[in-house]
Amino acid sequence: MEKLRSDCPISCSLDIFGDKWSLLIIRDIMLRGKLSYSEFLESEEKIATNILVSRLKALEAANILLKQVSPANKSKFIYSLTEKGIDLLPIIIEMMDWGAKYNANCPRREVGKKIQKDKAGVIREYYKKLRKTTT
Amino acid sequence: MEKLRSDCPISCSLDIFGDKWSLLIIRDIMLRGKLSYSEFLESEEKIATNILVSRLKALEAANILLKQVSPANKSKFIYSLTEKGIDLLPIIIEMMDWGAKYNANCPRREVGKKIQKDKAGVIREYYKKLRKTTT
DNA sequence: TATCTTTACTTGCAAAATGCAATAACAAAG
DNA sequence: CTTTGTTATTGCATTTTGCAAGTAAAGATA
Repeated sequence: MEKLRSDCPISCSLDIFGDKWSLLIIRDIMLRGKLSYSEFLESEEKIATNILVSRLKALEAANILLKQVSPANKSKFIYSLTEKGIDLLPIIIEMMDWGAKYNANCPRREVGKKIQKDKAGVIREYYKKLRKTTT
Repeated sequence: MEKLRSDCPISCSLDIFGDKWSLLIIRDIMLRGKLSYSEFLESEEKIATNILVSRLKALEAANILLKQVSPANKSKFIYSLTEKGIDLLPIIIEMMDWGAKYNANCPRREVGKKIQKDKAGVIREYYKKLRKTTT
């Protein structure tokens, strides 16, 4: 593990995912059902391969992601969220809400609109879904 | 303004505060009542002066912070949160909760414990406090 | 069994951001 | 007009990011 800058929980969180890419990978898994390296590469933000690899390794090392051989295709890996990763859900949802609220370029789609009406409900719903899927 | 990587609200949020420092400045203002450049410099994470200046400028440009001459000391500036900045509160609180939950090195202090019991209440309480203070 | 495809990753290099130390600008106070 | 407090800049080494190309290995195809 790396050095912590302080024992402030916000600082500790940022030590792990305080960059422009880590939470986008989490988003892809959490909200878009993506599972594999090649699916992450396809996202519209166009992450570079070296950065993707380094983030996947860091998130796995932080026990946020679990990397396993795909049962369907043994030459493929699938990444899934651990409990610790699933617990990032409220942060993701809050960032989604804030980003949509203050950015005219970010139209609210289905989830975004549901969040406006019943944020807690959306979080509960996704928690349920994510915990079903995970080992 | 800079280029957006996509129109995803999470990505747009990360374009603004997706780094290791911006949210720590927000934290200092939001939860610790800090107001000025020199107070931010004192925080335990020891931000460098050039980075502090660049973040303050970026956050001001993003309309998250407001920079004003201090009424008490006219050679001093004070930074305050705009409505947009105040709305980062839920993200900060969620990151605080997650960081404390998964980091043994981060003891929960008063706020951290309150969050465990009544997160929504803590958010409401801080919203009230912050909106009072702000112009 | 050779070669093609898919999937995951590595490498090299330029550009940008960060970290650190020193110094500057400038208003207010004495 | 010198000192103090506050904010900001500069220079330089290190680290991270961005981009393009190449490598590796397991299956699938012929």
